Amino acid sequence: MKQSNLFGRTLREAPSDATTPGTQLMLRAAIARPLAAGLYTWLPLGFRVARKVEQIIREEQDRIGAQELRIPVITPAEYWKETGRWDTLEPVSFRTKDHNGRDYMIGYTHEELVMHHARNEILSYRQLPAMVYHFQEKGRDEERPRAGLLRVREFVMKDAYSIDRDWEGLNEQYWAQHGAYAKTFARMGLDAISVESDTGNMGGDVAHEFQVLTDVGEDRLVFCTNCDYKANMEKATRKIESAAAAPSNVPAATPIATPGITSIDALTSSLKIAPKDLLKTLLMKDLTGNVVAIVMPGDRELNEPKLRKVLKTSDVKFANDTDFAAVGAVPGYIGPTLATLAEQGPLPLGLNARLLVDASVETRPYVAGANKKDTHVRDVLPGRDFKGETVDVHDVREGDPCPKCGGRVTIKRGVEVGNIFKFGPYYAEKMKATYLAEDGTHKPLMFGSYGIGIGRAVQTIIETHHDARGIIWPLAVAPFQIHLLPLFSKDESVRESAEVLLKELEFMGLEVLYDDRDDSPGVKFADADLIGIPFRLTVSARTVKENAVELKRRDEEKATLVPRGEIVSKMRSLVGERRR
RNA sequence: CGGGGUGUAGCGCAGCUUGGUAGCGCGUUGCGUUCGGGACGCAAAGGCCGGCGGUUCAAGUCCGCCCACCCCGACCA
Repeated sequence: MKQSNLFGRTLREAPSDATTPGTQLMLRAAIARPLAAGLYTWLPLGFRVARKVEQIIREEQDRIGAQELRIPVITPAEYWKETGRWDTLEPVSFRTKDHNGRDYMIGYTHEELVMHHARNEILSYRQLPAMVYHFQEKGRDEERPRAGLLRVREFVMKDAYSIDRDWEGLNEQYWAQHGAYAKTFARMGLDAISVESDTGNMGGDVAHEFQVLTDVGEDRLVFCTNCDYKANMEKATRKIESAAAAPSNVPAATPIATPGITSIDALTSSLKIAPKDLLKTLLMKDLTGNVVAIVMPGDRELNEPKLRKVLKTSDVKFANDTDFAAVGAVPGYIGPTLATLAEQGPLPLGLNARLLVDASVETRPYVAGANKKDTHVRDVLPGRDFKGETVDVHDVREGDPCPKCGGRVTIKRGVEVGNIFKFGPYYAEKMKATYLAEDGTHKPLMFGSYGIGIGRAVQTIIETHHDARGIIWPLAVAPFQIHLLPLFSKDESVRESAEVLLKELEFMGLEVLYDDRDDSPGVKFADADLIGIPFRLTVSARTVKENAVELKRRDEEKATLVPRGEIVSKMRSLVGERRR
């Protein structure tokens, strides 16, 4: 491939809105170009990388017996309506109608469609297990695309679906995919680790995400510094010391005047106590508008995914003024319902809402809101003065004890490059997808789903494989294997020599980008470093004179001279025996 | 969807406070000289100053509305 013909030019400076190092390099190296917010065109260089990433995934999927098929991008509404996702995906999906007015969605994902085909193709247990996958565009009207290809509104995903008879079969396929994912990411140079993740509200108890640690990651991950515990923040828990017996000498709860003091900060400074000695009470509501009160220590943060799971809802929001009024809450002075004080008269009845008490609330006296303007209450003893359902809805934080071994946990950022998920019978039950079992009964198909985002993988490779000069592609996914740079001079022998070498390398099936541009050496070297092809070969008057070729690996500083007679076989062995 | 920011030549930016001829660097085109780490000279092309409306003799600059893009938070591969 002649570089002068390459569609897409390198940029000396990155556009100012490219913020992450990888995004800047992705744009500068002509991997992809933005078309609109969250919509990117692969340029030829990037598309070659994407195809190699796909091929690695394909090989590893095939290896565990998954079969490739292809489901359309445009999907009819009827299947989504069967599971109710026609409505729940409304805010985040692209939709259209045909000329007859029928509704369609650009596939947000493809579970419903796979399940539809499965119920038609699979009638008997004899046809199970089955596993299929495809590479297909997903359309997601993300509210906030970011960081180049990391989060976009249209992207190719490899999504695989396993279908089996029972949990045991599902489990086997799940772990087969887990193994395939580990190999897949390793092959493309991604150091991905599997962490437990939230299963959302679609049933199933196990899900893993494959995460690559990098500061540009959107997810926060909790690791134990002592054992192998690792989990997404959305799922992570911490060890909580078993509740100590309630201290017996706690005075009765007493209202105190706190005029105008409505925040944790204000309370800590005016009462001279620490945030951890305060109780904060949050009012949240679920999708259907039910309001719940959550009591947690003043120094802890609410974890919304955990709360959603407790409430079995797909969305939670902070309550608004109307909600406050409806449950009898006073903004700034909200607290758990203190039954005794309410009965005795000094305080109003309290909240008319379901009360959840976070597990991090200890059995010791706290200061809490009184549900009365300008008033708090001291010596509030959980269990004695109020009761609620104990739930774990707080964020784990740096230094908390590990739930597994009690060691300290640490928090890092990561990019989710893949996830695997056991749905179980969830979709089959919604879509009446059953098979005839050996015992003559109809049973639901057990379902698992497994996704990898291609563009995100490519962007993550760049984010984790670069230096100040440019990208450093792992050989397996590099757009080309060899970058051949002739340093032209008056002496035509350089051009002749380079072009003969090019032919020989290409004849061996090696992928070569040939920089035939009439530019100065500095420009060529700088572009070569930017584009990041693993092996750079330089042919110049100097090397021709010595009957040699200069070889430099992108990931090493030093270059070596290789005799002309050996260079082709040397490159062949460096790149590997793989032929097209 | 909440909060913040930015729109001026292909890219990076200045000009806006204080209204009066649209600029700089890089890149691009032509010619010449160079040729091992983003070369040099000469000449040139390239802008509806995001859009619409307003104020004004006069708007890139002031005012209003809209649009687009980016960043931070909540959701996803």
